[in-house]
Amino acid sequence: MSTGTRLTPTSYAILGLLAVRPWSSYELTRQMDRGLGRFWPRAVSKLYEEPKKLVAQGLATAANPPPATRRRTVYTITAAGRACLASWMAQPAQNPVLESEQLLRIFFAENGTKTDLLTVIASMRTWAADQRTVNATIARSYLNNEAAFPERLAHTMLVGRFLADFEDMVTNWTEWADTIVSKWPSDIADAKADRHTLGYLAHRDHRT
Amino acid sequence: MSTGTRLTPTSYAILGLLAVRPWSSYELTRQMDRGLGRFWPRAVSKLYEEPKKLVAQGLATAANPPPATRRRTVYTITAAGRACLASWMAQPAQNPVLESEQLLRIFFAENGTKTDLLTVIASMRTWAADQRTVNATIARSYLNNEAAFPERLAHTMLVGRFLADFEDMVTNWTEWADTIVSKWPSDIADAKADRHTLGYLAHRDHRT
DNA sequence: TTCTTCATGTAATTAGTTACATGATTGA
DNA sequence: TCAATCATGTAACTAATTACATGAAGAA
Repeated sequence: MSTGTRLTPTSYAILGLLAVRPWSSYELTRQMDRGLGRFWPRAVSKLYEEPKKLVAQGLATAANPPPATRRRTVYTITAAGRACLASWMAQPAQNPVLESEQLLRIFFAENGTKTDLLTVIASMRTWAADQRTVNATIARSYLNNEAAFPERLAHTMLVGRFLADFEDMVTNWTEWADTIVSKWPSDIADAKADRHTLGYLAHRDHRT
Repeated sequence: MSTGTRLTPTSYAILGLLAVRPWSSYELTRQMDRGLGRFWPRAVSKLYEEPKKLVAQGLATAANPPPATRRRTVYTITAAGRACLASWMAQPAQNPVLESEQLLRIFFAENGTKTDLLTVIASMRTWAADQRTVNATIARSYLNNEAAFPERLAHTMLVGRFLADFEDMVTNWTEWADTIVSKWPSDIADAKADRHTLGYLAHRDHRT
């Protein structure tokens, strides 16, 4: 433990996966696609690099199991790794961070055309629809008892529901936004703000 | 234009602000607090550094207006900058990225206690409530005609509504999650997955 | 046999952050 | 006049990405 370099949330994300079972880096990338990447996205190369840090700190061990036909490293969590992870779980977490290039364009819509604006709204709708499919596919694999770690389902489902709710929210918002913007004049500089929505936003905190 | 280094979305975010009016870097940081930071968060130092890149590319100019009592640089967008921004508006945007250390902990909840889990859910609820207040304060300043750029309101409100919807979604989710988890046994390893929710997630894509 | 994709990794680069530094202004 | 905080910037660092490289397995 404590060989200088601090652990990042990404370190703990990998450590958490290793707590489930030992994985090779490639297998970690598969798990990324399957879930983690939707709320903690990282590049593939990170999944090859980060486990080495864990090994250096004694939180995991590396093994090169046969067949030796191909170089291959499988990482396994240590007791120290489990202890470290458990103590992390009790620590305060950073608030969610949303980054959206799409919202950026909408925020600066006056520099583009009405078509640009409708296009970016449509791209958000498409994204949400795609995510919905991915989510449902994963959920169905659990329903059919095909999924790998049913004992983790109770809490991973909380996350799945969060993502599903987010996607639904985006879908609903895109429909609303499309309706509003469609009514605007071609020159969106002349668009009038929807007073009803403004009132809703201004007094939302007074409601329960 | 085109002095090597490519523009990042962050460059365009700054350029978009400069398209509204000239700002000093410090003023840019205020605008960050006020809106942009909620969907494109960046450190303060970036707002001092990035405009220089824009100047180097001829997309903005820098001026040191009096009083000379204090060093101070105000950046102004150029015609080339406006053209560049307009062409960016028409280009495909990256999909939204969500990063949540809190969801990470929930996903790996089996390594912590039930209390840890309820705590992180509560922290999400608190965050959403705080954001709601911020959002409403901004909206009220528009309602009272105190806000700076009413001509931008029609489209910036689309973004405001998105953020509000997101916060509401998080609030609702935290209430649901808290109810579910509260019913679990102290040892959350024994928690049973909610079949009803699983069914909902699995078949959500069949619904409209 | 050759092509493609799978699987594994390293190296170079960069976008962004944290930490530091400093003079001006304001209020007690 | 002293402290606090406002306002401005630079420098050092690092987390993460993109690009590159390579051999194995499977398909055509």
